[in-house]
Parts: sequence; structure tokens; C-alpha cells
Amino acid sequence: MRKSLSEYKKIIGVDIETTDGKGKGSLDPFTGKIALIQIAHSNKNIELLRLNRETYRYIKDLLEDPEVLKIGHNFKFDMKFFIKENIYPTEIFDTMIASEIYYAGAGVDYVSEVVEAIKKDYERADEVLFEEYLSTMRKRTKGTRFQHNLQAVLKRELNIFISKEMQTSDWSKELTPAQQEYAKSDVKYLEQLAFALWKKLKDKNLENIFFLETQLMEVLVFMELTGVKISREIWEKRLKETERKMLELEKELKLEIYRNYVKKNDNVGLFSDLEEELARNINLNSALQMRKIFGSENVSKLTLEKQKDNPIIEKFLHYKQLMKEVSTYSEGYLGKLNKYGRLTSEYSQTKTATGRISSSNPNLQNVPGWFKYTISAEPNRIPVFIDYSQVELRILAYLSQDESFIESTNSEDLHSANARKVFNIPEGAPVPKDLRKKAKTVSFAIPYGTSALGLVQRGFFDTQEEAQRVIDSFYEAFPKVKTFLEENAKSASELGYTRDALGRIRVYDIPEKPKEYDKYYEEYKLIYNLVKEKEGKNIRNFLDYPTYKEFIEKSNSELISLITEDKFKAFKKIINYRMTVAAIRREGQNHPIQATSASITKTALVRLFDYLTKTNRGIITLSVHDSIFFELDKDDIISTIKVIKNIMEEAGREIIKGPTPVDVEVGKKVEILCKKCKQIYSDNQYYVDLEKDIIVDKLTQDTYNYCENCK
DNA sequence: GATGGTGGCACC
DNA sequence: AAACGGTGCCACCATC
Repeated sequence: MRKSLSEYKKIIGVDIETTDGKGKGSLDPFTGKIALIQIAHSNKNIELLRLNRETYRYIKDLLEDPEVLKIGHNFKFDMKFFIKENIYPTEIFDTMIASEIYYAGAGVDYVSEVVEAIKKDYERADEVLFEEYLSTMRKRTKGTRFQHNLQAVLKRELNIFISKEMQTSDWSKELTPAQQEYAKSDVKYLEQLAFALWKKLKDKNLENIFFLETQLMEVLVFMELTGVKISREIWEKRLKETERKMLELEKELKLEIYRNYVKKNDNVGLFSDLEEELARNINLNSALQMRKIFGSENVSKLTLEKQKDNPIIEKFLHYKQLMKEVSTYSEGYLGKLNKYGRLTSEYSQTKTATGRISSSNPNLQNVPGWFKYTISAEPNRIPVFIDYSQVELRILAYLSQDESFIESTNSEDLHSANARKVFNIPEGAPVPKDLRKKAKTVSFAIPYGTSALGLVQRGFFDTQEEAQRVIDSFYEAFPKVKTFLEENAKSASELGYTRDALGRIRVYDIPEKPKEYDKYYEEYKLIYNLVKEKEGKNIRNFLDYPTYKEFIEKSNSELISLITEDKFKAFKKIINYRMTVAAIRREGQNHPIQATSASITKTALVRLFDYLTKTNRGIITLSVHDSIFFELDKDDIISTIKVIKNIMEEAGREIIKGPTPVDVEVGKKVEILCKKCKQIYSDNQYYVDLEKDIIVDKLTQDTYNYCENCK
């Protein structure tokens, strides 16, 4: 869709039902087939079509007609099935995307909850029942997250309830009247819904975001159908080795833990086989068991790393890392490899609150670094990885218009330049490594809203005072960054929304101020300080009892006499409220940055897809937030890369009005022998110089084979 | 035995 | 004055 709704000659509602060939519906475009196509020309004129010789031409022509707008709900799903049939629908209005953009970030939603609940009570699905449910739901403090399925959206926007009872029925046989009715209801209201949502999008100036997402849908469909080429051999080798190490470690660890922590008296040790037996009962994956054994608050890396000098703890941490890898990145991933040796994933373009793309089944956006070593390409192609360099910091610099920060992003080394300003290091004097690191840490932490305490807890600083000093100096050096973040925090917590550089919106559920707030706030502050002073802890921990009774019974503080039941309850409400607002402020600070980054990548993806489709020079295989993976034709690859680089950099420049340079990696990740120090190091297969038009295969020619240290 | 919540951790 | 933004998946564990 590229123009306003009313500009189309014709508008139709489209939906499909699918079959797995065994009497059930299918969610998998690779194995499933279209069983039924519903096309609504109007509320009353609805076609239910099978896809066969007689209907194929008609359906294809209609869906591919650029003068006909197709309204669908989650059309990415339908699109994949159509493409498998060589039908390439164009001009789409996706009502799910529209809803997701408009309500991005919305939390609790009663309509979704009611729709969920009412599914169990179809016979009485009338207004009275809705009201009944609604009043119950409203009394609850927590509800379901905002949902964007067709049922919830129709109910929310048009107050229409449709049944989904038939969804999983067999669509391949002759349809019952009830099935026909259901099939029609799925498309009957789509046009009306599209107009309602379009009006909402226009009200908030979200048309351009909607156009962008609509075009992106096509790119994601392609990526989902194509996937990324993987070397199963390399993956399995890696996995096997990890598994071997893990099992070895597991055996050792259990015995050592048993001996050092579990066993109370020595005499059991005389029977070594019994000892092994007992050790086997230990479950290293049980956080509960391990917490008890180590006597630790929790068994997270952060907590246990404090005892790293204990060899058993160190071993345990190593074990956990291996376990994670073996359990997560094995069959769940390799099982998805298709017959072409390609790994496919599913993407969602609008599910996230910030507009980032998410990946699932399996998630290809959170695979460990070694994943890149398994990526290859078709014989005539080369894998290419391109990512935006420091894009979030550049976004922060240009959106805030802080001259000094902008200057830093344009210098040779951003973090050194920042350190110079934060720590007042004179020009010409070298920037000490530790100061550079501190400035870097704070630059990353600030857009997340990290506090001084947070920085200490995560081990970036030794004391809260020092962390606070660096944060203060940072804001002093970059005053407009401070103003910018503060404005966004305010917009989120007071207006209830923030926008990114393209106008993408995120909404926030601002909590109602508790009635007790004004009455008790002064006293709350007093107690807050008292608790901090006398108990050395935060009031939140101090009051951390579910009931007043337990607070009185279990707390051994002298301060309890100061707190009546009324105050206890009021303080808890105040804490809760303040924490929620603080979280909204942090989200508000971060959203415009993260969302702008997402918008840049999405804009680039759309243009890149267009370029690559038209020229047939390669494909996009994956995108991980600020990076894009390609498989490009060997012929003329340098000129292709130049165009791609330019498209990506221009997309960023247009959006933030400042440079967004990219880094280019060409070729598989491989092990290479350094010519000078003779050490093996890892690098991409090809050396490429875009200025001099040079491309060299390091595996056959060693001209550029120098490791980082010897360059 | 399925389901949902939680803790933990991989990535940007 | 509270204590790091955004994801998805695993094992465990309580619950039905």
C-alpha cells in the first residue's frame, strides 16, 4: 500500500484457511497448503474459493492487481502460502500491523482479556456478557497484554465479536454451513476495520510508519521463506565438542560439590562408588538445589562471579555456559535446517514496543557469536555482513543536537573523544585506557537510564560515588543530551507517549496516583531516609512483607513502631507508583533512540530488497537490529557492496540528519594463519578494499593475512 | 502430561 | 529517589 485508502479503484478483504493434508489446519507454509480463500467484495458479497485450475487465474490476477487494495489481518502468513503457489499479492493493508503500530507498547488491556474469557462462553457472547466480564476484569490490577488478533481488534475498534471456534476444523472437505459462516466472518468486516484504523493512524500522523511496515512485510516474507545457509558440519562439530566438555565437567562438578558441600561426615567417602551414586542425585540445573548448596541468594553469573576465586564456583559457571549452549542451540535449531541446508526463522515486525524486529522459531537474533562461523552461501555467492557502527550513540548525538557529542561521533575514536571531555583531558595528552572505558560504559548506560548503583552492581564501577561523579560529568559535558533524555522521560510519564525520528509512537500506561499519595508522601520521605540511615537499606526492601502482620512479626527493626497499618499500606502503594513511573521514564528515554535505530534498519531493508530484486545480484538473509546479512553474487560483488553500503548509510542520514557509517565484512568467518606471528586468528574469508576495487581470497592468497596485532 | 510462571542468559 | 532499554528460549517447578 502506497497511497490513501480512498484512492484505490477497488478494496477487498482477503483471508485463507490452510490444511496440513491430514485433516487439520497448518501454520507451516513449507508443508501446508491453502485449503480455502475468502474474498470479501463487500459485507454481503463474499466468495469462498478453492484454489484450482478454474479459479487460479482469477485469484492470481485479482491479488496481483495494483489497483485493488487487499485488506488482510496478519497477511504475512497468507502471503507465504500464496507465494508458494506462485501468486505474488501486491498493495496490502494489514489491519494487524495498523493496530500494532497505533498501540505500540500498550500494556494491560481489558478488551483482550474479555475476548479471551468469552471464548469459553460462546453461546452467551452478547453485550450483557461482555459487560459482565468487563466489570470483573476492571477490578483486577493485572490484565493480559494488549492483543492484536482479529477478534480482539474487531471488538476494540468496531465492537464486533466474531467466533473463532471453527479455526482448527478441517477445511479441505466439503464445508458445513457453520464453517461457511465462520469463513465469511473472517473477511466480512475487514474493509470497515481498515477504514477505522486508517483514520486512527492519520490522527497520529503514522501513515509513513505504516507504509514502511507494509513494504517491510514483503521483505520479511522473503527472508522467512529463504533463510540463511548453514554448514551443518561446522555447527555439529562445535556442538559435539561443547557437549563432551559439558558432560566431563558435570561429572567432576557433582563429585566435588558432593564432597565439599553436601557430605557432612567423612566415612561415606570410604565407599567411593556410593559417593558417586549420591553425587549423581545433584541436579546442576536446578537453581533451587544450587542455591541451597552454595548458600547464595541466587545462582546468576553476576552473583557467583564475586566468588570466582573458588574453583568450584568457577567450574560451575563454566558448566552453566556450556549447558546453555548445548540445550538451546542444538536440535531446536538444526532441526529447522531445510533440504537446501538453509535455516529459516519467523519474524515479527511490530510485536516489540520499540519497533524492533523480533525473531522466533528459532530466534536467530540471539545466537552466540560462533553462529557466524556456520554461515555459508550458495556456490556462486558470498556471505556479507554489514552493520551500522555505533548507531545508537550517533542517534543520541543528532537527535539531541548536542554539539560536543556530535563532534565526538565524528572523531576518530568516539569513546576517547568523549573521555577527553568528561574527564577534562587536555588536547594532545593521551587518554588513559581506564578513563576511555569508563566514558564508554557511561555512554551506553545513560540512554538506558542506568543509575550509579546499577553501574556498581554490574561491576562497572567500584563505588557509587565514583559512578555518580562520572554520570554528572557526562551530563555537564553534554548538556543537550541531558535535556533530550529528560524531555523524553517527561513526555512518557506525563503525556503518555514518545516518538522516534520517523514519528513512530510508543504509548505508556501512566498509573493513577494513589489517593494516599499526597497525604503520606512527606512522611514516606522521612521514613525513607530513616530506613536508609539506620538500616542501611532501601525502604522497598524494608517493607517487603506481603501483609502488615508479617511485617510486625518478622521484621526485627526498631522502626516498625513508627509505622501503623495504614501507613504500611500507603507506603507500599507509594513505592509501587513511584517505581512504575520511574520505569516509564527509563523506557521513555530509551524509546526514541532504539526506535530510530529500528526505523533506519527497516528503511534500509525495504530499499535493499527493492535494489536486489530488481538487479538480481543477491539476497538478504537475516537482520539483527543494526546489522544485515546478505548472500551476494560473486560477479561484480564490489560494485554491489558499494550500492548496498550507500543505501544503508543514506537511510540513516535521512532520518537523523547525520552520518551513520557502516562496517562491511565479506566472506565466511574462517581461521587464518598470520603471516608474521604464525598464530591462527579468525577473520572473514575475503579482504576487500572498496576504494581500490580490490578483493582477495585469503584462503588462496596470503597477501593480507595479518592478525590484529601484526597489521 | 500439559500449562504457565520464574530464573537465567544469549543477542543488540 | 529508584536502582538497565529491547527481545526469545531453556530447564525447572508448581499447578491442574
